[in-house]
Amino acid sequence: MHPKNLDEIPKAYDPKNAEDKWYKYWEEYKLYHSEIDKNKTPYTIVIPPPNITGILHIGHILNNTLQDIYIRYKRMQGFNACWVPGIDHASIATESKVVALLKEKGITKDDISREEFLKHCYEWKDKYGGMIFKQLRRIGVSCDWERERFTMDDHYYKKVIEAFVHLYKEGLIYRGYRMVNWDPASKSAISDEEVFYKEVQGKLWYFKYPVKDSNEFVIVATTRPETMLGDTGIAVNPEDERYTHLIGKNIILPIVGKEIPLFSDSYVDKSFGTGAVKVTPAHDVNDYDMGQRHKLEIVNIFNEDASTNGNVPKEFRNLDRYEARKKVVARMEELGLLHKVEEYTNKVGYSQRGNVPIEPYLSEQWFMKMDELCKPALKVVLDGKIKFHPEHWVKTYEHWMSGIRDWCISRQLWWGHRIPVWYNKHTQEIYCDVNPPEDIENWHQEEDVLDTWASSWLWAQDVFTNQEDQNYYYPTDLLVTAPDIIFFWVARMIIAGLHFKNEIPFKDVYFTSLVRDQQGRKMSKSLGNSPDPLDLIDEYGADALRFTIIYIAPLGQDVLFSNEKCEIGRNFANKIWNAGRFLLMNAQNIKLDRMVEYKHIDFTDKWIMSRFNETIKAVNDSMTKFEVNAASKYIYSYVWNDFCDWYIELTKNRLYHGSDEVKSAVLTRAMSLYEKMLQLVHPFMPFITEELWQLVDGRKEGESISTAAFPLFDEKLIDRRAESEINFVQDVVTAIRNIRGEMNISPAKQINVFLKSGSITSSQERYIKSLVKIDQLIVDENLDKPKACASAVVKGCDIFIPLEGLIDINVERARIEKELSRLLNSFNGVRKKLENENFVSKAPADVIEKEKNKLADWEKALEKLQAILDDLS
RNA sequence: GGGGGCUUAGCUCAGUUGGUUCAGAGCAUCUGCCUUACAAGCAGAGGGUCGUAGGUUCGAAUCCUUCAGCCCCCA
Repeated sequence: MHPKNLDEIPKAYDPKNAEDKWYKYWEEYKLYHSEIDKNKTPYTIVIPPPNITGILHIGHILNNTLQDIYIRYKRMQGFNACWVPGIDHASIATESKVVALLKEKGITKDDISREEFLKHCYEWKDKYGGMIFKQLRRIGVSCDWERERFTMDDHYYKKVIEAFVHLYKEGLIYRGYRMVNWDPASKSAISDEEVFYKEVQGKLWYFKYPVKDSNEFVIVATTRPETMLGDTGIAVNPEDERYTHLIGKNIILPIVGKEIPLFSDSYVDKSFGTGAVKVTPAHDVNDYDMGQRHKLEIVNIFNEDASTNGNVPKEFRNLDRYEARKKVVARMEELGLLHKVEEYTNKVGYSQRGNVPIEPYLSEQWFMKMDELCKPALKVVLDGKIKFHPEHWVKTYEHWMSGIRDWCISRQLWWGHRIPVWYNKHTQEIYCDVNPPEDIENWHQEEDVLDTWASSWLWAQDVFTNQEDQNYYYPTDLLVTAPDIIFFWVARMIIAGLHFKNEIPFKDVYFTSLVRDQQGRKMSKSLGNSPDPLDLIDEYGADALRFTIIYIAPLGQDVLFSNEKCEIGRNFANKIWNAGRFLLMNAQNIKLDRMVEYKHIDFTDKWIMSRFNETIKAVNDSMTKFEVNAASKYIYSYVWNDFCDWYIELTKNRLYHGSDEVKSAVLTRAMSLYEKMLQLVHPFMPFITEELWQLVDGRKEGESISTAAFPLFDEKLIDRRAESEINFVQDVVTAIRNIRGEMNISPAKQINVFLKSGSITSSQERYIKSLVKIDQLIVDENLDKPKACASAVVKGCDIFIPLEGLIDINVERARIEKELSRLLNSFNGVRKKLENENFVSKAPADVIEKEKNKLADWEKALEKLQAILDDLS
């Protein structure tokens, strides 16, 4: 081994130094570029393409760190790892940003052509689209940048169009005049999944509608008074006796003045309002359904921007919907038809993009039939061909897939994949194909573009742009994504994969946690509780951020994040740094020599190798089960508790007092173990491990820890005997330190220790002595308890520490009594168990055996403690 | 209303098929230490009737039921 010669190794790890340097190195040597290699098994991940309008937030850190951990882990295990990055054009989001941008310049979409507008979109994309990847590089993602894709790339665009044509020709896509969720801000339809419901403090207005040819009124309650201008009926529950006599009569619609029928429909809830509801088929989904059932007239009263149109009385026209509301209420009051107004909390659908209340709106749209498409996609998940982690998302998926309605895929936007349909100007004939009709002058193309998800649903397959790549890399192995797009994207990718390729798109889906703030609130711009990951990287380092978020994010549960928590990762990085510093400093004076790596091995070495191998196994098992958080904890505990706290301390005795060959053997071995430990940690903390890996031995140009082997589990190195030998040393050492602490013995004070035991090896003695400041350690099977001493009992061994003049008998008595009563409790518990005949007759033999052993051990310890206590009084 | 999840130490959470000296970890708190890798550290300590009430069992944090509280998704 040839560690770098360092004049001075800094006391603390400085991430800034390492991060830029190594990322450049990795890119320079194209370490993460993947090509087809038939001798290797591929391991493929496609990135959930971030939005070109998006900026990096803490959720991206979690998501991409997880992907990077898997891809690095698999790469080190010898797989042909391929992580495909890319971005999404984000139709609505981008278009609304560009519209806003143009508005600042005084330009509206109507002023310019479609082509000009798209030019502005591409400008936007060039300016902001790549930003997020610059940011992601800072956390060390090992993507294959040569494979970066965009959902509007020519190849991908063509695939989206082909898919549409395919489905159209199969009859799975159709055009229809339907009620859709309308976003009046972007003047476009949106899908059911793009609507979110907000609780809004509103009012419930009670209107009196006169019954024709009668003095009676029917009172209806509504949260949306303005829609009354489009009412075409009044509905009551058929079992509602209050209204039975009115069924079949006509009602005079106030303000408008026309007659509308009162009818019964079991949909009506008797307990809501007065039990009579106004029916506006053009502006409410349920009313639309009722309208269909009862053949009601449909009166659309809104323009595309949700202002009132020509179908309402003159003075109410061209008003914004909320203006119209005020005016209608005022007029009703004037007419004496406003019965009362109540405070009312209801849920209002908002557009996820425009963040304005959506309007149920009738319009001509394109739909995809979902029934048949869903069936195989549901089956592969229920059958476990695709596995979800955590598994409980399967239920949510099933629930959604079983009750899904047809998908509205057209958007009244320009930015996106334009629907490949042409209408004949003369005959209205429809032409749908990848290529436009030859006599193009007789046709005009559909203006609408596709819903963004109807393009990104091909992501997993068509980021691979040729057949060979697709055959080799697809199906991909893992998808890591947030659960909130399980329907939008995950489900639809599965549908697309099965329908177009007859193959699942990925084998495992890892649903990430939701990152919240310390109070459990969602991260949001308006709350200002969303930290900028780049600031965190600057302050703590990329590895620290990566490790922290994994360490605090258990599978399937929300993460409560705060900036200060990054100290976990920073401190851990520093711990790793300093362990390396210790070894490197010693290497200045002690020769490292691979030839002696396995010489002079004792139980401490066997123990650490055993622990290392147990850790490898635990990490592998956790990774297989997608318990990355658990894996991080095994690593943390091995590095900190086993390697640093104990093993390094244990080596000091031999490093400082051994012969030259012993020193050399011990340091080489420790260095080699440290090197392997770095390889174990690497997928989680790529930068610091690369930095140190390059320091501990000479490396060739282009060599990298990221392409070194992940440590292999070797069962032969598991050594229970060495483990129990160390455990005994640890227990004795801890007991002695405890006495020092409790008795307020200064750490500098030398003490003598007596161990009454016949089974302690001289090697164990030496280590005990070196780990506690001891003047004399006397070990004897038959020694007598010295006067005035503090005592403890560990695994059948009495520990006596003479403390003439230092000991407080009362403190010591309290200590022993406490231990005695703790032990007695446990002892009695087991004793009762063993006295219970049912237990003895029914419990398995091995369990009984264990309990008996416990009882015997504790009994001995109790006797010893009792003797010690007696001696004190 | 339908579906899913959660409730264990002051806080955030582990705890796999019920039995391992099982009641744990990290953070926070307290005490003592600048011990030649690390004060971003070391060594110790205190702290919980495992949400409630039942049940199954020789044995329950763990399985079943009840109730309470909290969160998410869908309508």
